Amino acid sequence: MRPLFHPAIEDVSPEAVLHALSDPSRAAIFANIMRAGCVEACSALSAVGDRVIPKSSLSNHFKVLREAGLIRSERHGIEMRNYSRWAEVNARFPGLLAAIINAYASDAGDTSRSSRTSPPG
Amino acid sequence: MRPLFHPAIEDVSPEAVLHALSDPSRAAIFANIMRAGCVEACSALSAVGDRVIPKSSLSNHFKVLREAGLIRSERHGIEMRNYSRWAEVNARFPGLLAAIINAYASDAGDTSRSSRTSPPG
DNA sequence: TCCAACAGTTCCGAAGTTCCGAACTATGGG
DNA sequence: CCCATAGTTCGGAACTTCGGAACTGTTGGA
Repeated sequence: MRPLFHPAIEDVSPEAVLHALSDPSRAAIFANIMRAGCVEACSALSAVGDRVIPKSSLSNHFKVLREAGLIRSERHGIEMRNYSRWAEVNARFPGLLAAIINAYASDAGDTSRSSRTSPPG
Repeated sequence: MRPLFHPAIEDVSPEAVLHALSDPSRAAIFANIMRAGCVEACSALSAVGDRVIPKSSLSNHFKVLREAGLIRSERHGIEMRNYSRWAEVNARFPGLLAAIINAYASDAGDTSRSSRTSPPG
């Protein structure tokens, strides 16, 4: 398999980054990679939580993250290792990734939305 | 026309915000509203710059921004005024909007991408 | 009241994107 | 070579986006 395409950091665009992270599954996968430093694609299946993602979709999610410049993928033997490009992206767009990951984290821990299923106890 | 739908701030989700701003036209419109404090929809036609946007698309862009919780639209006589909900959104997702607007601004002023048309002088 | 001009919205078909199961390719072990 | 594992590509259904034409709502003039 020929080497996967990774954009140079100066070709990483804000729209691609925002588009990639505007999908909660992809944001969760990316947050996981950031936390762990590195993650194998198949182990990310469980990482997204409740929702089971078919591997074709997962492959596509990794591709979108990779082509947005958010992760670097390396084949190691039989499996793919995915590393976050946090430092590079953060140097290019200071504070962007942290703010996004934070926004998702605070949203997940939020119980005050009006669409809640049951009223407060 | 009945009042337009605006989500409560606690119902504003990171994915909707990122999706709304992952379109460069919408990001430009929003950046404009932030700068000016308030903008009329039709005057935003020129605001996006080079590209002329048909009014049906423009109307849709404003709708996406409004339903993502980024702007508040009010009808004043014949025209619509659009205000940024920056303070509210910033309280909910600290630093997010500033980082995004900054990212687009630094990207626009960037001359180092490899897809440039001419080499450095 | 009727009409024209203007500001935005809605409708709807064409074009593009996303989703995911099935088939495929690449790597490693026996 | 054959099988198992890890991931990619294909292709069709479902969804989204774009934009022109027609529409609604508001103002001002006669």
